[in-house]
Amino acid sequence: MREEDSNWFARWEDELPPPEELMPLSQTLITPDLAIAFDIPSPHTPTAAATATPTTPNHHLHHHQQPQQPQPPSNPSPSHQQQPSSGGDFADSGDLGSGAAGEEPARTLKRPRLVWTPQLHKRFVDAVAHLGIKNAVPKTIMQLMSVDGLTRENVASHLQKYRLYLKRMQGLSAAGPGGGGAGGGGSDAATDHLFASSPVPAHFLHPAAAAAGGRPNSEHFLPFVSVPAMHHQQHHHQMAAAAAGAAAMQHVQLQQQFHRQASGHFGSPPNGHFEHAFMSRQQPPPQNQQQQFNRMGGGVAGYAEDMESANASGARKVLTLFPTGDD
DNA sequence: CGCGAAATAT
DNA sequence: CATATTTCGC
Repeated sequence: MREEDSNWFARWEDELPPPEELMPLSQTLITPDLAIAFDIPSPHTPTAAATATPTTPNHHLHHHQQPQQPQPPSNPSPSHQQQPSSGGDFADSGDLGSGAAGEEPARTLKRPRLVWTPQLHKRFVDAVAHLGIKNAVPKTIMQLMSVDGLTRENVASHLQKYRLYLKRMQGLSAAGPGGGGAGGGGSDAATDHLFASSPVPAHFLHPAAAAAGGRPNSEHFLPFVSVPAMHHQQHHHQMAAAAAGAAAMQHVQLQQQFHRQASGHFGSPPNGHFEHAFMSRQQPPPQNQQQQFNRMGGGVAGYAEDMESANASGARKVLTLFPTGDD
């Protein structure tokens, strides 16, 4: 309990190389095995042809996530991620507004709902932090994140929410949250849970401080996390199967973010409250979580991200598993 | 053309 | 109902 704590933050923003320097931020996404486990069409995952094999999740592929070429900003070509049903898939959530069945996804495929998982948001926050509020514009953030499939729209939208969240928090942050969110407890409204999962750099609440420096923030990025930024496809039930398989292998605590999408699909409580059935309890928090996760990555090295929130928050949520705030 | 916020869809 | 997507305005 020394100033060390605040110091790390101070130096954090102190040794900030120009944004140009930290441009090469690349995080591919989804570890191959994981992707396969979830039947997620990985950017480079071959057609696997594994239409539906939840019972035998044989993942022997050692495909390393190669530096996926960040698609040019002006390249609206969804080259991956939203692969149409991989064969025997029911498109239960396919057309809701169009009203056309059996449409050919040709090229203009509607991008499925992007699921902003805490980790993905973490990256977002990091990118913004490194860029600085001033440079934190959708385009730059998007480029910095280098998340395949992520488009400016996505970032812009999220950025918007994020700003609102920051603003909201400023008004309520009198006692230094220190931990940023989790530790503070109570800084999370219903809409804030996602943001609460990610430590908010002090500068965000202190535009003046950042402005005083006049230089963008940047940092030697913390260890990244390979997080499957999976989109909402028609994998609903598949997801469950895949999850089960994954869990069978090693407790994969993939926060799939089963958001309210269930509203009209799975169990959709009329109240508005929901309860994720299967996965919600599938994760007893052992200390080996990370190890297991690491193993998952296989070839990928260096995973440690929840660690931050975990110890920073003090000792509340073990993992950044989304809202556990159910009864 | 890009960012910012609002409106709409899911 | 919340969240993400899309649209509108600057």
